[in-house]
Amino acid sequence: MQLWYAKCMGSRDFRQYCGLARALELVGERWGLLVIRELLARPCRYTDLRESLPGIPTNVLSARLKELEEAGIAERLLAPAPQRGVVYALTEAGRGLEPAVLALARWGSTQLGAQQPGELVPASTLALTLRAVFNPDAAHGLNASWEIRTAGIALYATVSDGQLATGVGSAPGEPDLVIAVQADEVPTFREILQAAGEGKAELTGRQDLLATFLRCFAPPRA
Amino acid sequence: MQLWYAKCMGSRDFRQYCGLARALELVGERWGLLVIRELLARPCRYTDLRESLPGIPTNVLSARLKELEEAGIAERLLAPAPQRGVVYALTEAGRGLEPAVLALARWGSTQLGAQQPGELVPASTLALTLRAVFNPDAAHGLNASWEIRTAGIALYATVSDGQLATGVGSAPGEPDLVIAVQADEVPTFREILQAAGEGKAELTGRQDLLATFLRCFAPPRA
DNA sequence: CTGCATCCACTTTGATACTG
DNA sequence: CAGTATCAAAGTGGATGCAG
Repeated sequence: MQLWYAKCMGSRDFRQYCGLARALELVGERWGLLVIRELLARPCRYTDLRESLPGIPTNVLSARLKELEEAGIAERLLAPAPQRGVVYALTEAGRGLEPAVLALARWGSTQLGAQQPGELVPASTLALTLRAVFNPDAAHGLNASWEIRTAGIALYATVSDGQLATGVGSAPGEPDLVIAVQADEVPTFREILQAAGEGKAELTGRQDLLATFLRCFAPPRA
Repeated sequence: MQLWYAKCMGSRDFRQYCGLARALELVGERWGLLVIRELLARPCRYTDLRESLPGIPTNVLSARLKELEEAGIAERLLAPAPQRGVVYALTEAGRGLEPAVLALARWGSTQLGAQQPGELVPASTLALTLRAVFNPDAAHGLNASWEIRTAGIALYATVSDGQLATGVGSAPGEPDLVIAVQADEVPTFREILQAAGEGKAELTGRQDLLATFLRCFAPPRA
C-alpha cells in the first residue's frame, strides 16, 4: 500500500515494549474484550455474537474476529456434528486472558451502580460473574454441578475437585441441581442469588446443593 | 440535523449491565489504561505524562484526564511544597484498577516477543513489572528496600512486612541497596535481572540484599 | 437462514500549531 | 507548564446487499 497507510497502521501500535501496551494493542479496541467475554462462555457462531452483543456493527465484529484470529487468540472452526457452519473459539492464548477479564469485571462491578432502563444483562456476564465471585475455599474438594435457567437462557457451573467451570447453555452431563428463576428479562446475578436465597426459585434435583451453591458463589461482602 | 442520532450513536456506552462492559466504558478507550499505568507508578504532571507516553496527542491526553477525573478515577491536585502547578493522581477507585492492570500486563508479557527497534521500555512498565512478578511467599515478613538506577531513570521497590510498594523515582527514605545498571536505553526487566544476577550491576549498600531481590522478583519459570 | 461485504454519516484520533 | 485549536485521516455505527 501507500506510505501513509503503513505509517498510520503503525500508529495503532503504542511503540512500547510493555506487556500492558501489547495487551491493549491486541485486545484493547472497541468491542474486543466483549467478544472475548462471549467466547470465554462458549464457542460462538457469528450470529450468536451478533445477538449477544446488540449494537455491534457487523463490519466491526468481522474486523475484530479477523484480528483475534491473526493474533492467535481465537480460531475459526467448522462446527461439529449436528450443526454446520462456522464457530469461533478461543485458543489456549485466548483462554489465558481469563484472569485479566475477571479482574476488569470485578473492578467494573464496583462501578456499576443501579441497572439503567435499557441495560441488558448478557448471559455471558452471568457465566463470568460466577467465576468472578467463586470462593475456592468454600468449594475445596467439592464435586457438584448446577444449572440456572431464567428468562429463556441457561447457564451452568460445574465444580470438579474444587475446580470451577462455567458457561452459557446446558452443562455437559446432567446437572445435580437445576435452579429456575421466573423472569421476563435476564436478571442480575444479585437478583438470582436473592431469589434462590429466598426460596423463590424452582429447584429440580439435589436441593441440598442450594446451600452449597450460595456458599460457593457468595459475592464479596458489600 | 439528526440530534436523535447523536444521543444513541456517539455514545460509547455498551448498554449492558456488565462489570466488564462498564470497566471498558470507563477506562477502555485508547491510551486510557496507559495513562493509568503512569499514575500507578507515581503522581504525574501533564508534562510527565506527555513524556512518558510518546505519541499521545495532547488533546487526547487532555480528554482522557478529564474523563478519568469525571469518573472519579483520577484527581487533579495542586502540587505540594517545592514544585507548583498541577499533578494528577489516582483516587482510591483508580488504585483499585491495579489487579486488572497487572493481569493484563502479565498476559501481554507472554505476547511480547523480542523487543523491536524503536520500542522503548517505559519506566512505569518496570515499576509495574516489579509488582507483576513479585513473589509474596519469598518475601514473607521481609523488610527491605531497593532502588534501581539505569539509563537516567530510577525506580524503587519497598517491602514492609512482606507488603510491596513500587514506583518510578527515588524511594521515600534511603534504600537499603542501590542497583545501578549501565545502559544507554532503558533495559528490559529481564536484562536488569540478568545484569544483577551476573554481577554486572554496581551495588551500593547492603549487598546481601541482592540475592533477596532476585528471589522476590524472579519471573515465572519460562 | 448464515456469514459476511459495502456504503455512508458521523466520531475519534493523530499531528501540528498555538496560547495564557 | 498546561493545556486549546485545527484539520485530515482512520475508525465506528447503522443500514443494506448478497452469495452460499
